[in-house]
Amino acid sequence: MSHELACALGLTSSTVRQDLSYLDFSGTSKRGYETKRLEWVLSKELGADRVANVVIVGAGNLGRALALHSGFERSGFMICGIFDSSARVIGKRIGHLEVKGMKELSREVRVRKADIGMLAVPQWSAQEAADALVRAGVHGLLNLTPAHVQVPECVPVVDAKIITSLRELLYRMKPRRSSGRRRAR
Amino acid sequence: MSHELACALGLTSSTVRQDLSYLDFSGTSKRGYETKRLEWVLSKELGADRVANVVIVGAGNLGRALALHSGFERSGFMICGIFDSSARVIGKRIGHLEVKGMKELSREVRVRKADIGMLAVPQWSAQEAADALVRAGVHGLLNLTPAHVQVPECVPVVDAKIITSLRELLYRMKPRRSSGRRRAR
DNA sequence: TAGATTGTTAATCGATTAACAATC
DNA sequence: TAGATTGTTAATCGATTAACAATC
Repeated sequence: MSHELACALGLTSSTVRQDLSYLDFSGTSKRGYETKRLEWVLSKELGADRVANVVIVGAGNLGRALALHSGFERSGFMICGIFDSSARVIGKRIGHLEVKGMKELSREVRVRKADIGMLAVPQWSAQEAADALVRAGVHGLLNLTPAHVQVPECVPVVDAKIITSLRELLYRMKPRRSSGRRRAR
Repeated sequence: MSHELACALGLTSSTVRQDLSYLDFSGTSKRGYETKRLEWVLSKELGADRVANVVIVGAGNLGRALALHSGFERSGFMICGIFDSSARVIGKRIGHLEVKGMKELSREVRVRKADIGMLAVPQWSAQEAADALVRAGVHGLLNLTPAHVQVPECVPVVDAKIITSLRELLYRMKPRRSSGRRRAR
């Protein structure tokens, strides 16, 4: 059973068992795990049992795609607002939302009880948008821009940098040259 | 200078120096690094000096946003095709591209010399799309779906799972309970 | 020269894996 | 019982950090 999970997740059975040992949960030797309860305990530990409210800053192609993506709500992330600084898009409808201006960010974060801010702005305004979100009072940031943003330590940031991922992929695809490179040790 | 880089990247100066030591490149004590050459050596090592051709599978909200995103081309990733299995979208224009059917994937990958396939399909068809891309001959996959895809070892896969990133963020935001949890060691 | 910054070695840390006694 | 699978301890691995001699 730990072997099945491992295979499906691309890990070893050892890692699976090790990780599960952190949960308040036990399997039964030879019988495996009680899937229903495992599911429940895991989702509880990961916080998937409650809904998180998310605001998006940036209503360009990416922001719009995120706002329209139905997968978030299925996973317990409710998109409750989308913001942009450009008068050209403020007021436009995206799905069931209306694009609001950055001036309204603070109030909206407060009244909608937004927990998370998603950065979907161009790289050069990432820091500014991050600052605005932190001031507005979100408790975490998902950064989709290529920029590294500086925020207070109490606000965790997770980076989801697609271009960086592409670079990593390219690097792993590249046949490593076996000469001409120095090794540090 | 290594301190400046470290600060900007959110690392320690030690890590920066360690990492740079893998390059065929040296700084000068007290003077720092020759930025122009560093830039060149780095981009060379990361393969950023040549263009990679990318095809997108899935022309939903996400696929469309990716196709329209101008940041890729600026970074040397040329979107050279977008594919979908649904007759409803085949033939539509997205930017300068036309959505093609999956039947055309193999030929297009060959004639466009596509290196990378991006998975932007719903989770339940991720494996199928991955298989099609591998058969078509791409050399690497960027997986934007929440699914774990199985592919031959010679084809690297990088996962860019936004929902997983959101879960990680939520986990880091959550005030850790100090009791009721078992520690493994 | 003296102080600062590099490159490199050694120490630390966390995560993954291996090994195996306990258990069904 | 015998074989398989779990939970847990110990070993391995790679990445990050600390420390410091070399150098400008």
